[in-house]
Amino acid sequence: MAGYAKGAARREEILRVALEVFTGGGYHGSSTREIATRVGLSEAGLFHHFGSKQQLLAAVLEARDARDALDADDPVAGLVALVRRNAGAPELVRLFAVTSAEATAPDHAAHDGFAARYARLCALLAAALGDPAHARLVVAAVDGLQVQWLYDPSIDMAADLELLLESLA
Amino acid sequence: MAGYAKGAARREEILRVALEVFTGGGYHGSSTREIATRVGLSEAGLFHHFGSKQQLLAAVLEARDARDALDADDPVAGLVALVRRNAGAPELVRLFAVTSAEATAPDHAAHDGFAARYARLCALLAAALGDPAHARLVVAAVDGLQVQWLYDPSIDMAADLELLLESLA
DNA sequence: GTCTATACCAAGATAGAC
DNA sequence: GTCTATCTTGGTATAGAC
Repeated sequence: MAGYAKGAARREEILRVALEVFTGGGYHGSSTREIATRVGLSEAGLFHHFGSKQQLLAAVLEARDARDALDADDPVAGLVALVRRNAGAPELVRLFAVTSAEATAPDHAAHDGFAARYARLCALLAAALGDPAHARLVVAAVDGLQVQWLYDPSIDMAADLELLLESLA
Repeated sequence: MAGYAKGAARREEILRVALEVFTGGGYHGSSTREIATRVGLSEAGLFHHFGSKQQLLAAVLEARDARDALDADDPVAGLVALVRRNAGAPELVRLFAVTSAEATAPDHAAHDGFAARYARLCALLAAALGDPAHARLVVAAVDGLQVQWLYDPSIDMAADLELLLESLA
């Protein structure tokens, strides 16, 4: 038994609140104390469910990423739609951008998850586009455009991505 | 003005040591205490020259970026060469990737510097490529490919970038 | 009802920015 | 030195299997 029903429900609630707090103040600007308080737990209680702040972050992003999974039938269209949706959630985009960069460090709690996510994404797109290098470029463009868009929200990320897709076709 | 010259030399030394420390342990994994000690200063002395850890980071990256400035005559070739050079300095690439993402927060000390850097880079490449959207895509690809390469060093970033440049031509 | 794994808390150790 | 942050230690309470 991995846990009791009460624990599972609590973990769901923690993930929900932690996403709110992390997007609100950024990962490093947020405290585990605030998350614990808002969930109605002590910090020790929080760490019982997620062993460290970094592991909590990894779990939060993995849960969110699962919600945004691309349809294998048409991942390209799904990606464009996702980018368009992301234009409504700059704080979430920033949290992903920061963490995907920080988790390149091999000892980061989210390292393996992000490495697997990139491999999965690229494989899916390589199958759809017929070229692994094209897949890498599309994924890179999405990541890079999102950062540029955070600096300059007048950029139309989805339009730029579609231009790339046409150029690669 | 001997006092001023001494301060300038000290600041140079701080920037040199801080770059080493930040690339070694990552920004958040490094302490201002270690930087101060290695320079032979108290922490208060360090903060006299650079008001905060974040401002020191901003200064470190700005100095490094100035060293890698692209030649206006052929920025595209310069960018490819830079990407190729970066493949020898993963920790520096990570520091830039993390900071460019974190500095999207408007209150980050490096925000204005990075925003200006992206605007400058894109303008330079737009002039060379004849299309602002192409410039944004090339810059995005460089940023995104570097992150993917940190997860999987078998990726040939420069080759992928050249493929993009051909596709956009 | 007993027993074990899980849920949770109080207090404190350690460390970093400034 | 001050303040704040993460995480540990050592413990109690409870959920749920048998």
